[in-house]
Amino acid sequence: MAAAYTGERMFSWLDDLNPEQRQAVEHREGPLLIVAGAGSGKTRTLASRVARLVGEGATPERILLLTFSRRAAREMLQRATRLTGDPRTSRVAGGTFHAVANRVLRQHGTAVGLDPAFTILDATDTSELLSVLRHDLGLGERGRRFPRKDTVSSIYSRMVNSQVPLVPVLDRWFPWCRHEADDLRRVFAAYTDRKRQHGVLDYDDLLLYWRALAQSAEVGSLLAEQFEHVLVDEYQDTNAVQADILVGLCTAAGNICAVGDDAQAIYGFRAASPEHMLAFPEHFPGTTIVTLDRNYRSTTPILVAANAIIAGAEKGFSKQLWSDRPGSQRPELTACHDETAQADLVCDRVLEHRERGVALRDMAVLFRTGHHAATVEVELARRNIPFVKYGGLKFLEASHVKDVLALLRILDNPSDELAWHRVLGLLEGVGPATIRKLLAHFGDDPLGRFLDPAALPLPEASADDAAALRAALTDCRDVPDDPPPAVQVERLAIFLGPIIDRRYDAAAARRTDLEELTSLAAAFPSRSRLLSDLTLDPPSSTSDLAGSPHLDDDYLTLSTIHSAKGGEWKVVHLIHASDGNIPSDMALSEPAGLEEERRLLYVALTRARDTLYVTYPQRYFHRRHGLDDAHTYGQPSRFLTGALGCFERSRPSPESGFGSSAHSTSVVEADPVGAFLGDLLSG
DNA sequence: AATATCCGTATTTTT
DNA sequence: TACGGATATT
Repeated sequence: MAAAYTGERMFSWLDDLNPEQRQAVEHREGPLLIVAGAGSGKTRTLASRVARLVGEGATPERILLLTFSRRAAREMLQRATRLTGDPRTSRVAGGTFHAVANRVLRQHGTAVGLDPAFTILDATDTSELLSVLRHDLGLGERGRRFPRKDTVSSIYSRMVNSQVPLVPVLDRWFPWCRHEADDLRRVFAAYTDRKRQHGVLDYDDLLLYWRALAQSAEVGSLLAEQFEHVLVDEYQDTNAVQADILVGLCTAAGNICAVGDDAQAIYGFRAASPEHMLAFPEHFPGTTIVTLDRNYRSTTPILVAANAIIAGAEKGFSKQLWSDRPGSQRPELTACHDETAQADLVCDRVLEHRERGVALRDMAVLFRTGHHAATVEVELARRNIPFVKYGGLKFLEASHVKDVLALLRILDNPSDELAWHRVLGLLEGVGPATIRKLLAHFGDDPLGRFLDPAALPLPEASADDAAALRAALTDCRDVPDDPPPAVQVERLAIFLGPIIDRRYDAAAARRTDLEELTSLAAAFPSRSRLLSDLTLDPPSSTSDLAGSPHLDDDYLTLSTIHSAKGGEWKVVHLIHASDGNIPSDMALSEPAGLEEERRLLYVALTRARDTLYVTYPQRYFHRRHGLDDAHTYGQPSRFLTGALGCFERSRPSPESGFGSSAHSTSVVEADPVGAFLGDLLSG
């Protein structure tokens, strides 16, 4: 085995590459930008490039591969390892910007005044902390309508990641909060202070500190030298801070290689912008650009439709995808009677393809938002069709799961006041005022003070709970080493059991979740790894949660379009392709939002290899369980109406699906003209 | 001071 | 509709 990567295999990374891909793999000196259209063999090209670097003697540890998700990094490195046949290839440093930042900061954080034992706040924690601060500062009282916590959090993140000052951020994206600029500034200042005091970082801080490190005089050059080669995937979805980090990291060597497709930029809401990709040649002088526009994935009719959709966009790097896969079928656009009929139709088609020999694994149902899948999920379950849903999953945001994580965080970083806040609030008879007293009492040694029962300012009612908590925390600590993470979770779950029963509904389901969390924890070597990995790379699908035994089984994929990025399936069903969903009504406040929705549709369509079905319900019912059937009419996405010629139009037979007969009694026609047009367009 | 209740409103995508 | 947040009650 060890000798396998000599001789002929040496060049295997050039096998099966077209001339442009080959150029990208072999390019040597200076920055390289690969403009890679959908399905153009981007992953193969990047993996081959890594393989070539390792094969030619580069030290794997000194190659940095930044990807959009951990899964993408893993797949790419597996592929590269297969190409080199050299197991050392898997030692390439890979992961998301945030995950790499976490690693770098644990190692070098002290150079920018950071305690390397920091814990990481997820989006919910961040909002929570902002909410506490807002209250502390006495805002939002006396009927004042100060922006709510999630809005405050969005404003902050937008400001940081786009590097635009507060006032212009408010003007452009949050005009209704404009007059609150001064108080927002106070909240943000307090927020920054508080985080620093308690050794916690939010997602944005990870990037900010990494950038500070990359730009610092002492450590910066050290970091730049650490990585001989830097490869970045999905460059169109980078934000300004990430672009800065790369500039800091790559000045000296210039060995940066970025891959992206500006037509697939869909993370504007996270302050990512394809602008950074367009500006790449200016950031990195001497850039060579290679364009991959040959599509290996889809049939020509599918590409024609996708190209027609994206043709309306203002372009950066122009490219027209082409394929030599002819294909006789145009994608099919179907107006369904309502959501139920749509779910029925999707299931019918899935079963039909399966009977013709297409595995469920080779099919996917895509949608704009998580809840769009609900009706389909019900119907799939009813027909016993196994599926896994990606995106829109909120396992870690469920309050009982957050309770466990807060307990772990206390053990990991006892000065994490936010975690204490949550945990203490669980105790019977303890509310905001008692918590404040306790935190004041804690001083420099919160855990020590809490574990010492004497002199704790606790009310009588909390005595039992407090004792149980003390026991649970003690159980999780041992000399010389703490018990394994799974054991800790198990013990904490015992403490939480009665509290869950008392405080939350659906207690049984929640207890099951904790069991899943326990088996999930078994995969981690330490508590701190469990915590940071879970926050930086949360389970992205129902199957990522432990306890799902069907990994070998055949199952259908359900996914948000965002989570489907990079994926491909033989048969793709895009559902809810109606105006208001794609584009989402909420994206319409500014023109850039609309364009992003167009690209979102483009991403969805280009996931399909052989067969593409697009559906939308014509009627949306307002109250699913109401006595009347008040509804509004859906029209096809405005992006589709300009490209109808690229689609086969069909309408399912009226008998299929429920509610298709005319039993409407008290119909509310919110948009009669639209309904009229909708009927014309679908007839 | 903690908890129960009521009212109004926003409502997506994810590291 | 579900959730966040303020007010009323114990």
